[in-house]
Amino acid sequence: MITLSEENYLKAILTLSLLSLEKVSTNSIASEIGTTAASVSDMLKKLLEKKLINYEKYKGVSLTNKGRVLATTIIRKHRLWETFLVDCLNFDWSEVHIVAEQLEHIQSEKLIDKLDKFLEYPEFDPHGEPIPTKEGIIPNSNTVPLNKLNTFTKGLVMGVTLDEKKFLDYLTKLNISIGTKITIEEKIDFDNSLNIKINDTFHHVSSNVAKHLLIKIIK
Amino acid sequence: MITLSEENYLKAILTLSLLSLEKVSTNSIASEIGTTAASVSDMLKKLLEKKLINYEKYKGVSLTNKGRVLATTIIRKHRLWETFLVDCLNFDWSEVHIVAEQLEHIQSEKLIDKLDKFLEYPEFDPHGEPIPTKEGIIPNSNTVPLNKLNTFTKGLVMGVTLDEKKFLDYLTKLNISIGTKITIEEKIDFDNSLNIKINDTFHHVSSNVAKHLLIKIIK
DNA sequence: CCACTTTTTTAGACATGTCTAAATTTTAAT
DNA sequence: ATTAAAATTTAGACATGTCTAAAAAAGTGG
Repeated sequence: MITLSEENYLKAILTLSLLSLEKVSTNSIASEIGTTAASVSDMLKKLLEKKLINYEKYKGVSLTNKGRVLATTIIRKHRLWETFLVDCLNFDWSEVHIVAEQLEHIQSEKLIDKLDKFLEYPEFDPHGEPIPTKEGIIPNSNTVPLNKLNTFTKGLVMGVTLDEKKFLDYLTKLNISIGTKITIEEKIDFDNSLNIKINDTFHHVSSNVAKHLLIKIIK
Repeated sequence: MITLSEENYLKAILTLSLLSLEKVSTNSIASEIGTTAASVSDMLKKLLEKKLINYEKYKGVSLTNKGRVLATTIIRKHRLWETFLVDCLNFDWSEVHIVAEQLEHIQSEKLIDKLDKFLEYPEFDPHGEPIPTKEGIIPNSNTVPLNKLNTFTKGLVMGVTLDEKKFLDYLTKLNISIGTKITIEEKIDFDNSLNIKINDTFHHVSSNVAKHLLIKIIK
């Protein structure tokens, strides 16, 4: 049996693994979860024991296949629940994350299968992130973070990679949601910030905002 | 903040309180929860500390108003989730209990309000039990356990007071569900078992089955 | 009312997951 | 290559919730 804490660690390791090809460091897990490196070290021993991660002291962590499937399932549950909360219960997209963080730990494969069916097998969650399949595959959405685009490129916002209320509320204020058309007007070399055009209005956004917006390029 | 364990204890104490007017005993809580009397003693100290129960050593337990409202809210959540599982996700009534036992601990008042609205403010759960109000009131359903009825009385099954798969599967086998019409044909004094008529078919049921069937008497 | 049984509580132990502080290993710089 | 800094692990502690075994209190029958 897997505990709630172990699930949170697996999810954090998967999230960090998807950001780079490097092995995941103890410190990065600690800051992702909001705990100390010492606690992470302790937990890594337990996850190794259960064969959910590959781990050598001081050498970083990666998920085993078993761990990866489990972690992907948690992401799948999280995104299906977020879809339910927004589509059925009329939650705002900025407030579903904390509730879904609880719901993702409910243990019942049948429940998730039936929820998936009830929602008519959605492909994307309310933040535009792809919903992993039952088999543990995360569909590739062919998108690029806004900060990687060249000047005068146009694109549609397909998703966000940060699920934080403050961030999502800021996007709402800028009139950015899934499907919004954005044009890069200018890239500021100094701090990698951007001038962008949304519905004929110009906005200036930091590189930190830009890197969490997933864009599909259009002509 | 209230823990998952504390919630389970409060729910158990409320359930036992509703069965009689006596104060609830340590042993009865232990067998309701499936733990030892020692563990219950330990937990009672914590619940007393948090002012959720009235408790004197060796003298039994009752809920404070704060504890009662909290416990009722857990029952409310449990029954709303069961309704969702059966009505929306097409779960069988005999399999929802274990999933609802997990879902009832999700902490979000907004979630329950919105779920209640989505389900169109149901009054009864799939087992016929009344759904407590947001204010912590458990509506009285004016029903009597089958074993309290006299011979030749007729009634409709309005609910069950045991949420166990084996029991519910047995009812299904006997063709008993919410709304089923039952006539008492004979009461066996020896073991308090009953001969009953369902759809012109006669069945013999034990007193243990009869006491968990809630009946509304009809002419 | 006194022994005997049952119930309840306490004492002490253990597992989980967390922490701080100290020790160890790795890394990066000169 | 040495050393200073950064990252990581270990040691020891604590809180929660559980357990068994033993002690204490309450209930009960003669």
